[in-house]
Amino acid sequence: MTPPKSIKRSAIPPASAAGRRLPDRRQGVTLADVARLAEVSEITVSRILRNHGPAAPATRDRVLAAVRKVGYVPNRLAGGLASSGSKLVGVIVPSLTNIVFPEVLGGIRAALDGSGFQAVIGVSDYDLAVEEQLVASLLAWRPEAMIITGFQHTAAARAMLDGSGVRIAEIMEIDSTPIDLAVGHSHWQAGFDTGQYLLGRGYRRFGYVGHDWVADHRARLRYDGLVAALADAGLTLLGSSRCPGASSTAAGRDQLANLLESHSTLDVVVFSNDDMATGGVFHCLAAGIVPRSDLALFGFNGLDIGQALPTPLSTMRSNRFETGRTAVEHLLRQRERPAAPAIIDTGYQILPGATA
Amino acid sequence: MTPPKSIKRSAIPPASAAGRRLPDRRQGVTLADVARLAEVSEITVSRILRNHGPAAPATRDRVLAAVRKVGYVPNRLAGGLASSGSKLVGVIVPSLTNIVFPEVLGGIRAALDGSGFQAVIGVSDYDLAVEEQLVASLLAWRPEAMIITGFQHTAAARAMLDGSGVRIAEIMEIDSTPIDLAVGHSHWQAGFDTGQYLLGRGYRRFGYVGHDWVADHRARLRYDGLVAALADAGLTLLGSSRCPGASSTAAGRDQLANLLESHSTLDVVVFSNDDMATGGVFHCLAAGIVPRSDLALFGFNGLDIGQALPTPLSTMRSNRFETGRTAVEHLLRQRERPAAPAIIDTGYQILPGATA
DNA sequence: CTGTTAGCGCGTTCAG
DNA sequence: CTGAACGCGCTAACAG
Repeated sequence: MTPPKSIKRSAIPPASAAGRRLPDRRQGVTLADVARLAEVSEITVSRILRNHGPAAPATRDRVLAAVRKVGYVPNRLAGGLASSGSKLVGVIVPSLTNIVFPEVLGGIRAALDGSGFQAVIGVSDYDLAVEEQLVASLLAWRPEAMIITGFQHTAAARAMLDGSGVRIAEIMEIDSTPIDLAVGHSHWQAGFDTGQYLLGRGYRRFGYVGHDWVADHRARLRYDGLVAALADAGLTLLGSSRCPGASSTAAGRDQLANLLESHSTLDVVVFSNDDMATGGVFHCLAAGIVPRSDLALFGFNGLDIGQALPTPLSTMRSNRFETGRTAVEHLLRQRERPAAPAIIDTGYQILPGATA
Repeated sequence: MTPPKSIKRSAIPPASAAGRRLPDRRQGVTLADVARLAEVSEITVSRILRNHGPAAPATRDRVLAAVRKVGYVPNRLAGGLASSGSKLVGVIVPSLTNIVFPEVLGGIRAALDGSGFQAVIGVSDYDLAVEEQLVASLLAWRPEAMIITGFQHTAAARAMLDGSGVRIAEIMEIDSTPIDLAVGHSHWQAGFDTGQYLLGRGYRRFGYVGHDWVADHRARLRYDGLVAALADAGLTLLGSSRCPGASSTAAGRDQLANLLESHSTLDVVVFSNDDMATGGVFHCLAAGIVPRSDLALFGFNGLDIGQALPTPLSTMRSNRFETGRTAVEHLLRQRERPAAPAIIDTGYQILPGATA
């Protein structure tokens, strides 16, 4: 037995018998409301709002007027569900307080701009367990692509990413094999090149100042590259000082002071990044050490702050903005995963500066 | 004529006659797949996954095992649509490269943590037209609350926010009447207090260095407060230098150099914020000007970088993290808008530092 | 150029 | 403690 199947909203009700048509709950205005007002069907409104398929200018105007009149805001939950396409890109970065990542996001936003896509950002705090939760949580929004920092993920996170079928970009490094796409540069090589550059400038007595590299795996890779370059020249690091926790100018300043207490004869100190190195410059300024002539300092990233110092920091510029932009461009260019993973090197350049 | 209505997924198919059950499209595993495998109904799976309603430990285990087996990831688009509750909080900030905003987001994330809510972030680049688009775009995700920076919005943006019915927090300032809730501090008062503090320390010959205050309205308010405090003491700014564009250390350094060229007799310079003031300190270091004794410098925000300087910056600390956290806490505490708008002052404190 | 029909995947009734 | 129906708001296919 089939009852007359409750009348659909769009069925013309017995004139005004069905009662007033007010948004009963808060947030109640739907496509149907607009359609009714414009005297067209819902699908016509839908098509016009998405610029999809043809539309007579007249109906178009009527619909747009109706939209404005009732203050209609499309429901993307419904839209995404119906079209199985959320127009979302999930992004997971380890931090926002390290300025490098906002800059990457800048590149991502720039590339997304005008594409109709929206980034949903998750911050893992350099914690792989948190990252795993974020992967699950972002995947639940059925993003059309996912951008995640680095190659270090839990097995579960990797499985979810892989199994999701969506395109995945692993950014900021290229020293491993990606699930799908990697965009960034080689940190090991950057460390190695740093070593070679400084050796070429005549430095021989090397020190190192860094932060927590269990969390920040890429800092560790740069360190390893540096040490390898020194080894090639028959040298080793004479001293190093590392602090737990994230990088910061305060930490860089304190760690350099600490290192110099026990190693006063160094001629160059390499820092894990520009934040730390900037702190190192601050220590020098406070302690009357003249950068380069008394002690050379070298950073990594090419941050604005380092270049604004009284003595611009000698460092490697990484191309963060471009990394974000490139990742999005490639992800959106081809919506299916390619047969084999690809790697894009966005490189880095030496900024000579004045501290080394 | 009604064809036998395509068999519903949940209908038991004629044994294996219906063929293999593979996720036909990519991304195919749904509640129904889990339910079939665990031999329960979809709703049981749904309830167990949400810890909602009772569940026998035995079924529970079977369901969770099935979830893991097939790698099920809930579809929040569908969930949100069905329950009309997205568990999303929209956040709009003007910038991510100004470290203040990542810090606010840190507070927002801290408060959201464990609540099951997720923040969706939009960045307006200090552009009200972009902000308006973001409001529409974020509202389309049917967030359960919205956090937006400042009081300056287009009429359309304000109308959408107001009409959405969701709770709205306008953060970072409290000098106007909010739509619903404001969390932050008074920038005018902060500027005024800065002036009084510096007057109290004996400074009389004031200069000002700032950035684009058409975009950054709060910097303008602080300036106005400062000028008012000077006026109360019968003083005026002797000189000021402002650059277009965003604040940065480089801009602060250059603008201070510029200002001092034409105004060499100043005894104190107030900066629009700590980034600019840090640049000012850099100029002093480069030019051999001793902060405080030769020229006093004062910033705003209390950033880590300023406190790590060889001469810690004299500044006002704003409580960004707490602002973000407090906004979320209040928004989630009460899901309906209160009768009258509320204002929460998260205050600021003078950091004496060593530059003024 | 426009409308009709049939779901998207889930959660909310209400029954058992 | 579990299940069957129904619809959230929208869009993909077809018609016409």
